[in-house]
Parts: sequence; C-alpha cells; structure tokens
Amino acid sequence: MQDQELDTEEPRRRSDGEQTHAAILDAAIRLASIEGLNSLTIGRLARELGISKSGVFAHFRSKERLQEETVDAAGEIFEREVLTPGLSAPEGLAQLEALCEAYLSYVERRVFPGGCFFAHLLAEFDAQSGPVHDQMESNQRGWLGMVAGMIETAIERGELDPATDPLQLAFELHAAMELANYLSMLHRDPSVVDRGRRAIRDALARATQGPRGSRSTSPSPGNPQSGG
Amino acid sequence: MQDQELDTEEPRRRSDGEQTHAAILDAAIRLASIEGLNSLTIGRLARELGISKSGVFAHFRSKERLQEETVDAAGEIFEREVLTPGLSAPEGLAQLEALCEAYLSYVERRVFPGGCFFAHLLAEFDAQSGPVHDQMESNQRGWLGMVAGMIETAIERGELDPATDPLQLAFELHAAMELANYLSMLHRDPSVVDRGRRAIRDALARATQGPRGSRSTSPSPGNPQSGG
DNA sequence: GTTTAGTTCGCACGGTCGTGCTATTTAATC
DNA sequence: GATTAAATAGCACGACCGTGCGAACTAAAC
Repeated sequence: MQDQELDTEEPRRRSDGEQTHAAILDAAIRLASIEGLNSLTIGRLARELGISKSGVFAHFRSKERLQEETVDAAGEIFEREVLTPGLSAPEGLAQLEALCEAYLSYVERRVFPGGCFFAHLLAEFDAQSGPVHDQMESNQRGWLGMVAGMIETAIERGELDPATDPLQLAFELHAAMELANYLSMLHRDPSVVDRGRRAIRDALARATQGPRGSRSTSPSPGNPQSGG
Repeated sequence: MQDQELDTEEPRRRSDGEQTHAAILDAAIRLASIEGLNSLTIGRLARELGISKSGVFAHFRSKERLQEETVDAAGEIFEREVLTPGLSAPEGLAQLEALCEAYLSYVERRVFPGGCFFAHLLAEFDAQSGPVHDQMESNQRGWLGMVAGMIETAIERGELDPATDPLQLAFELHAAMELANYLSMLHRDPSVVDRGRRAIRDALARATQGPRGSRSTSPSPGNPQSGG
C-alpha cells in the first residue's frame, strides 16, 4: 500500500501551498512550545507570517486540525532529534544512555525555543480531558515503556543489576530529564541540563552494580575526566 | 506589623464583598490549576459564579491583578498544605522526609483539582518572560534552596553521608515529586504517586549510607543507622 | 434615619477569536 | 495558451474578551 487517502481525501497540493503550509506549522510549533498549544491562534499566526487570516485558515479548515497537525509536526522533529539518534546506538545499556543523552542534548540545543514541546504539553493537558490529553497519555506510556524496555534488555545482557525495577528506574530517569528541561528554561541556563545528566549517570551507575549493602565489585571504572 | 496598606491603599471591604472576593479566587484557583493561568477569564468566572462580569471585574480592576491574587491565594494553600506540615517535623532528615511526604500527599489528595498548582505554573511560564515567570523563578529557587538546606542540616547532624551534594540530591527529590504529580494527573491514577514516594525513599536511603558509584570517592560508610 | 461608601449590575466600546462566503490570482495540466 | 483547481485575500458574522461608566442597591458608621 502506498496511497491511502481514502478517508481523509486530501486535495492535491500546489508547491506554493505546500511551502506556506510548512511555514505556518513552523511558526505554530515555535509559538506553541513557548506559550502553549492553547494560545495558538489563527489570527496571530497570520499576522506573524504576513498573510491573511483566511490564508492560514484555508490550510487547516478548523483550529482543531491546526493543533493536531502542529503536534504531529512537533512529533516528527522529536523523532528526528531524539528517537533516531537514541535508537541508533547498539542495543542494551549503550542505547539507553544514548537515548537519555539525545534528549538532554535536544533540550540543551533548544530544538524548540520553549524547551521540550512534549514536556510542555504534558503539563498543559495532564488535567484536561480531550483528544490532546489522550494522545499525550499514550505518548507518555510509549516513552516510559520504551525506556523500561531498554532497561530490561540491559538487564538481560548483564549490563544492569537484575534486581533493578525497570519501570521504577525509567521513572527516575524520566523525572531527571523533565526537570532538567523545565529548570533550564526557567533559569534560561542550559547548564542546568548537567544536573539532569549527572542524575542519570548516577542512577545508571548505581544500577550497574546493585543498590548497596552487598559488597560490590570494582568501585566503578574510574573516569577522572575533568568534567565541567 | 498588622496594617500596611500604605502604598496599595486598598478600600475597606464590606462583608458581602469579602465573601464574593473569596469565592471568585476559589473558582479561579480551581480553573487555573486545570487549564492554566492564561485561560483564566473574567467572563467565564462570572458565568461560573452566576454574577455579572462587572461584578467580578470590580474586585480586581484588571486581569493582571486577578492573576496575581490567584497565584497568591494558591500560594497560601500550598503553604498551609505542604510547607507548614513539612516544617513541623523536627529538624534534620525527619524534616526533609516530612516535607517530601507532605508534597506527595498534597498531590495525592488533589488539593488542587488539576494537581500541583505551581508545577503547572512552572511549565506554563518557564519559557515566557514577565512577572509570573520571575515570581516562579524565585519560587523555584526558594523551594530548591529550602530542600538543599534541609539536606545540609541532615548532613551536619550525621544523618546523611557528608559526600552528598545537597543541590544535586535536592534536584533529584524535586524531579521525582514533579513527575509524580504530572503522571498521576495524566493517568488519573493517584497511585502513581507511590513511584515518586519510592524514588524519594531510595534516594534518601542511598544518601544515608553513601553511594556506590559516581565520583564521590569518600567511602565513609560509618553510620550504620537502620534506615526505615 | 441619614449619610457614606463598597457592591453589583447593565450597557457600550473596541478588539480578537473561529469560521464561513465570494472574489481573484496563479501554478499545474492538457 | 486555454482549462482547472488550488491558494490567498477580503469581508462579514456572532461570540467572547478586557475595560470603562453610571445607576441601583445595601451594609456599615454616624
């Protein structure tokens, strides 16, 4: 199957329209990442892009569709900037580390000017019912499940202590990433991301050698790298 | 000091007005905790309370003041529900644990129907400049500083490993609390808070006997106090 | 019981919102 | 180059926004 415009039945696009469509979504993503999906406004996008309100509206035919497409477009960026680099590492602990680092780097590089688009969306819609809430819920489940899955794989490969609780560790890693995002934005200080980095490194280091109590093996491969 | 209306010069309040004022703020807090401070609307509050728009407006004389007073009123609730019970425990590790538990309990009990009011505000305003952003920044600094201060005290009293980095541990505790809040709201499942509880318990347990990995080289595991 | 001043309402304003409808322009196809 | 359909502009609509103003009401102080 290659052509499946059966239910949506989109009209064919012209090149100039395609370009405008992309420009609108680009501005929408920028705006929504800073001020939230709900303060996305057709009139404001039109003003910002120097085109008419009808010009913007015609591309989506409803505000809801504009929001949906904005979230989808942001999702593609997230996939490109976080998931793809994260998953490109070899399976196991290395992949888990790569994914966390890909996320932190994506926050640090301000891929979205307002920080992680989906962290923002999580807070905006966690308490509101509706399609966005539902999509966020499945997104979160997927993300946390993926991280937990990587932890399980790392355990199976003997890279993490078998006593590790995958979902619990995934929760802790996720928590460090999200707070690093929020605080680095709040204080306009990308170096806050290093706190998250360290929290993740420590959490993984702990899980590599068991919690405590029992005599551990070597005191971790000493890495006297002059960290900044 | 008890009377300091020097600069603001508020008019004296009548009893019925006082009551309406409180009712408006109550509704505003409820609404803002779910949908965000920016979707707070004078017209909507009026509709919800069955009074006229002017009736609401007269109590604040600007939307900005309404928002400020709403945040302040939510702050008082936070103080009553989290800070006061947290600080009532004896100084040291016990107080730190009490504070974390007070927060988690406050999330669990849905003191605000949309979850932690300030976690919501953090995400809403982290990337936006303005007075709310600035107040949130100082709030966050104060909160994290307070937690770190308690950790320092606990270290001084020999209840936590002296190799512990107070700010780093504070970050990790804070991260667990925030994510517990967001996810428990997103999944409409208060039991998610237990994940945060466990993350905090584990983090504190680790800090009671010294970490295993990471770069904190000083072993000094010399306090065999049985952790609970 | 009169006076005073805080409440509350009704009304109006200019602005923005989302969304239709009708032109007009213009890229793509024949 | 004529045809076709997409892209965009212009305009209008009803709704809601924040805010001002004056009138009516009423609790509190005298």
